[in-house]
Amino acid sequence: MVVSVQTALPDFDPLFAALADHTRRDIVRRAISAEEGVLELAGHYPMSFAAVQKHVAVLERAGLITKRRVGRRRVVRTNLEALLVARRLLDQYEELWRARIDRMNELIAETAGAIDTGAKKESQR
Amino acid sequence: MVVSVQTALPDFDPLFAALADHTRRDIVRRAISAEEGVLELAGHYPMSFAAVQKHVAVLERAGLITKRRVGRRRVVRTNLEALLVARRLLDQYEELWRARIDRMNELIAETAGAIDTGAKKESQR
DNA sequence: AACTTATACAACCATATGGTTGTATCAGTG
DNA sequence: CACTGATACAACCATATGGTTGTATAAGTT
Repeated sequence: MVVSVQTALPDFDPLFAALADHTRRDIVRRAISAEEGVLELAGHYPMSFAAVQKHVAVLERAGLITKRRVGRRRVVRTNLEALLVARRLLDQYEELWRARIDRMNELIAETAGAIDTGAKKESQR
Repeated sequence: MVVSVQTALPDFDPLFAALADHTRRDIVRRAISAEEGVLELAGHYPMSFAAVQKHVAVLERAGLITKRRVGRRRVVRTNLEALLVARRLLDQYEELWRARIDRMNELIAETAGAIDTGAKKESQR
């Protein structure tokens, strides 16, 4: 059984960059459920085979897809793990956001007693 | 109370592109909890103020941050909604992935009776 | 009003990106 | 082995990106 112990700190730059293109996102989406080769994928887009092949290469370098030989084709499959890596970062941001709201609420609670006692003007350097 | 009814189909390209840069992700992270102006933000990075200002502009165009005047400064705040838009897309992909696994499992169950009845060689065009 | 602080923006440069066409490689098939 | 199908990759081009410096504007401060 294969258990990758924990891939080193992920390189988010190529990951998000790969997702920043409509064609590539569509390839990712297709490659989740389908089992298409590069040529078949290329059929879906209004550009040359070579262009699509380059998009696939970008996705592969970003770790978002993998290819395996099936006959003469190289079948493209989306790598869930990479999607999760990206999602986890966004989750982390969301968590930070919640933490901030919590802190603000605490602050409001603490300050509640001071309402209408004159603490109004805010210093702004 | 302000309730944006539903922003039109989100433009993922600038959103993910904005996240595809380490400096910009760091600005987003900082702007979640801090209340810094552009000049203060610039202090954290080894580049000119103008460079940081351009990064902030990219983030603003992508909808990831907003600025509001506080005194003479323009304080930068992360926009949670944009983060959620990005996360939702990744959630959708994950969901597609789960659906695929489910379908595969169903297929395996259906085919289970046919085991050892000779259905082995797989056509591959 | 003059000065200072904070921000914006234009012009410029080097490199990266997204597309093209053409050529090379590589695995099945007759 | 020759042929075809599928992929890879190099070379090229136009535009975008990430950085720089310099100048302009806008809001507080004295």
